[in-house]
Amino acid sequence: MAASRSSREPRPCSIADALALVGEKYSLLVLREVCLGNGRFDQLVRNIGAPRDVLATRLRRLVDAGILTKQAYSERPQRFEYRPTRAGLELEPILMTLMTWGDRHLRKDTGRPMVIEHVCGHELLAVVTCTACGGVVHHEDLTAHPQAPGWTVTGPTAA
Amino acid sequence: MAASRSSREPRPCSIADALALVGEKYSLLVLREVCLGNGRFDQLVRNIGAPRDVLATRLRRLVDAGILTKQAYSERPQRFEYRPTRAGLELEPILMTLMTWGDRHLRKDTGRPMVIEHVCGHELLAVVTCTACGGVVHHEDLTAHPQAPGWTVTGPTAA
DNA sequence: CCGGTGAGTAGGAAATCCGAACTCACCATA
DNA sequence: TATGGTGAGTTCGGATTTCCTACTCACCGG
Repeated sequence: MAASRSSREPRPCSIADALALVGEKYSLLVLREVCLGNGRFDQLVRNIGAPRDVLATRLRRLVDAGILTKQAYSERPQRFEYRPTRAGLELEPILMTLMTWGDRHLRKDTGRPMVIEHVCGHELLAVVTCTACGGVVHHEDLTAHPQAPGWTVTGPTAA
Repeated sequence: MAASRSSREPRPCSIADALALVGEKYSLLVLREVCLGNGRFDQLVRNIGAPRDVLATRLRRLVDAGILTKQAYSERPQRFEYRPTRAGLELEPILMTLMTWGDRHLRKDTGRPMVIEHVCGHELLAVVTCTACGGVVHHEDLTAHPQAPGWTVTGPTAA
């Protein structure tokens, strides 16, 4: 009872914190649409297929979190458009990675519903690399170093 | 009325499909633990803080999807351990990206709870690059090319 | 004035989630 | 051989969220 980590607190983690913001149902799909430029409420409803009230809740949360902004594109009648902030755009790579993964593993046969082209002229196949050395990141190349209490790492990634 | 996309069907999308598998609450945290080598049921319960039944459901789904495998590490008493498959490991970059993002945007002050070191000797800061040219991916460098019906792209990313 | 559009709210039914307790098989030890 | 402990779940009712449909409210165009 004295210790801080009794039982039911999950461990501190930036992944969990990030997911608390963008891990709810539809949140990343909102970001997808907004990054594509489809930032109006009814577009979002149609394209995502989310209930309007859930969408309204998500949008509020994402704006509060600084991931989206709500900008008026017309006064009288007031009409709004959601756009990604810089922080929101920094989440776009997650979408690209999910798409690359989904294309590879869930669409062996059916064609891709969407292709993203990179400025270099080729279809974008996203990979994650290390900023320091530029190398592609593989699981075996990683070592975990817990900084906060509550962490244990038992596997091959252990420090 | 003739068209296929009446109203309430969301559009076909690999991002949505991928999220249908790993976008549920706790799923990516399960992957985090499993990638760290903490693949036993009670470890997962403790480290993630999820209810046991929800966790059991998630694990079944992830195994069915081919993202995890359930391996016995001891017969008599039967004891199991979940491990990432190759497809599961290919999702790890998403975790790294989320962590990098979370560290940057949600922990301006509080220190990182965990540092991942790359084999190159530096802390891993994940970025997404294009397989074709190796360049870091920025929003402005992308162009969307819808392949399936139901897609509209109005913004700066439009083809 | 009348219908249509954009951006939501309201309200009850349906699905999920939660926490704690329970099971079941096995081992350890006394 | 009883006693307790661990791992891996399952079961249970109740609390929360989601879902869906319908409604509002402001405005515009004809």
